[in-house]
Amino acid sequence: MYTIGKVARLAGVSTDTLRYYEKENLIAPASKTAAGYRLYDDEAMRRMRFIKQAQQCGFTLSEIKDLLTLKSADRACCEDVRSLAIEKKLRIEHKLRTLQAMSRALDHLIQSCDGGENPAGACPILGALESSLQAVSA
Amino acid sequence: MYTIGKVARLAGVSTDTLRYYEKENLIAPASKTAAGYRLYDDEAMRRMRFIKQAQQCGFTLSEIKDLLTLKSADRACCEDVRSLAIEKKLRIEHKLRTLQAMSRALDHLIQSCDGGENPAGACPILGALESSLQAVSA
DNA sequence: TTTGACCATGGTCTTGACTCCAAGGTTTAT
DNA sequence: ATAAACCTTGGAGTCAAGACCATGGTCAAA
Repeated sequence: MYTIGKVARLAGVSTDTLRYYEKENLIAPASKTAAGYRLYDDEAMRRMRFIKQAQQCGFTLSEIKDLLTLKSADRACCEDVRSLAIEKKLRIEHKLRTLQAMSRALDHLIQSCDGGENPAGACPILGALESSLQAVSA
Repeated sequence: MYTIGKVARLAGVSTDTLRYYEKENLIAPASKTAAGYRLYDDEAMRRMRFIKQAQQCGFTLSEIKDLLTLKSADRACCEDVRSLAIEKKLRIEHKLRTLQAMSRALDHLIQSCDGGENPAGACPILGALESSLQAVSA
């Protein structure tokens, strides 16, 4: 059994984060000492790993809560999990395309400017931003 | 001269947004009527276009304020603008790489699961999230 | 003239994921 | 015995970019 500080160090988060997760029903201590100290078991450590991995995959805490619920629900099947993953991937790809459009737009701007010592008033970048030529498809 | 509602409609934002931008020193009405109504001129419309274009390029409002300041600063030169654009592009590419890593991680997860009717308890996706195998380089 | 559309200010609320703080109880080491 | 390190609860604050609300003034058309 680990105290909250130990879990935090092992998982690379703060104790505040652990209490926050508890309030959000993502994780709970297995028990408490007489003095009220939280005590976590190995299952909690696995849950923390799960949460961190899922975060790295782009899931929000609320989606992670759904995943954890599915995990312990009897009637849920693998397909439910899979479709959450696919939906998340679609949204990530959408964001990717938005960022790629931004990157391209910036490329155009940067190329339009030779980086000389022109006064900023005559800067082609600023000029381009003022005209409504380039559309970034969101 | 346009009232706030007219500008909002033309620019595709809300009147709240315009007042918010004003509080943030991004834009100001050219004058006010006796009754206190804001009146905007064409320069304001250009500024709104600028702000929207820059937002689409990924600049935050605070960065946009910097750009607008550069634009009207005498001592600023084009190079200052260019370096802001380059820095922004670097940060966007970093975010892009993060999202690409997420996308790849999700691909692995989705492929690991055939989408059958397995109980979620045995779902390979959930299992993979619990183990610490896959690292997503942020 | 009165109804509806518009505008003003000043304030709170939202989302997401925490972080920070105050005031105090507990454990551990010396 | 006491200081350091740890833990507790509860609540407030942070960031960005607005949205929303209440209350009330203004203006145009019927």
